[in-house]
Amino acid sequence: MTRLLVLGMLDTKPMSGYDIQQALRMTDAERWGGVLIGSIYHALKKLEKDGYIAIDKVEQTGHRQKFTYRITEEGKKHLKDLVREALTSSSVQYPASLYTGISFFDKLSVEEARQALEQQQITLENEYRSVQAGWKEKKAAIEGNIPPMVQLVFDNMFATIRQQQDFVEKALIYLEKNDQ
Amino acid sequence: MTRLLVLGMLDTKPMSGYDIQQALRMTDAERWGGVLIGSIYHALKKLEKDGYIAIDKVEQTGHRQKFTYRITEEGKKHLKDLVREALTSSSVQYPASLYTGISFFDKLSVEEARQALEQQQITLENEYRSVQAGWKEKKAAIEGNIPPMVQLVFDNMFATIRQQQDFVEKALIYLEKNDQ
DNA sequence: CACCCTTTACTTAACGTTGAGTATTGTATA
DNA sequence: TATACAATACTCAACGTTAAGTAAAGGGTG
Repeated sequence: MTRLLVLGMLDTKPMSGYDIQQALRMTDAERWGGVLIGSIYHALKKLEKDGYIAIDKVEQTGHRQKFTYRITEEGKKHLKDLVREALTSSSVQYPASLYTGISFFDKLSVEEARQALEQQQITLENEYRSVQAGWKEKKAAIEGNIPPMVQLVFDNMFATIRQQQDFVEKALIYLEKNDQ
Repeated sequence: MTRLLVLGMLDTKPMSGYDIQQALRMTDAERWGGVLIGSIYHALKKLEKDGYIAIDKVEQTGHRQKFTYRITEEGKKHLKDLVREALTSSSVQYPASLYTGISFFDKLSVEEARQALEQQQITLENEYRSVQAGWKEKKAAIEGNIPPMVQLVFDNMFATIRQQQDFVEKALIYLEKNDQ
């Protein structure tokens, strides 16, 4: 994903790794794309090695240098392929950690399990609020006309969290029932 | 996750890497846990190095050797921690590839984007059918009383896929609207 | 009993991720 | 104008993942 995100950013204009970092933070891509700083620089080097991007310029500020990259013709073609692939390939992401925890929940006492699941509820509420804050910020930044696709993505994020909340709630109900 | 899955398996009885592989396949953990063969052996070596498991025996069949591992006392404690952590830590998994693809969908022509999303629908239908098949198999294997937590997990898997289908459908509707 | 296919059992190297670390430059404040 | 804090800009090594590869043992068939 990092590859696609980085290449897509560079398709709009030449940028440095740090610029990309900032831009991705703006779009909240860090959250839903799961992009980490280190990966960006790795992706830049790989993309350059593969010829999909090239160094546009190197700025020297004192003892410090800043590399700006631009996309190549090859890169533009590759970008289309990556978008197609991203849209096509399997998109389902199961919450593996929760499933695994649930499948071994009898390793804990009922009390411990309940505490853990209640902690999970708090985590989910925080996530919800955090996405909500990002959403508000986004709406404020764009002012007025929100692109429908962005709306869709945020709707889906909220729905994803709600579904997880539902799951945890049901698990807790089952725990209580078993406790009596 | 692989660590937890492997350690959890070994808590029931001593096993070899291959045994674990088979057992995980049974529980469909390969799908929802995203566990790959290679990771199992890596996890075994790491867990042994950390003292959470130990080599139980080495069987020699001709020129071939089979390592059976067992959990240690340390490992049992660690297992509880891992379960707690899995239940507690953030469980939300956004479909990053789809979000990223959507956010760059204007790199493709409307026609190309539609084709890609229609392909995604097919992928999702296949996933649904595949989970359904696993579910049927599971029910047949257990005969009668399905553990409520297993039921919950499968319900959640189905819900996750349906939500994704909904998302893709809405994206397609928007595409059509924009095409006119 | 020769053949081939499947199952068993693990190895390997390339690759990407992770997150903490480093070091410089700009800026506000006392 | 000293200094401390934030922003800029990347580096790095440890780690885990990934998928293909290897290779022997078992088992059925003509």
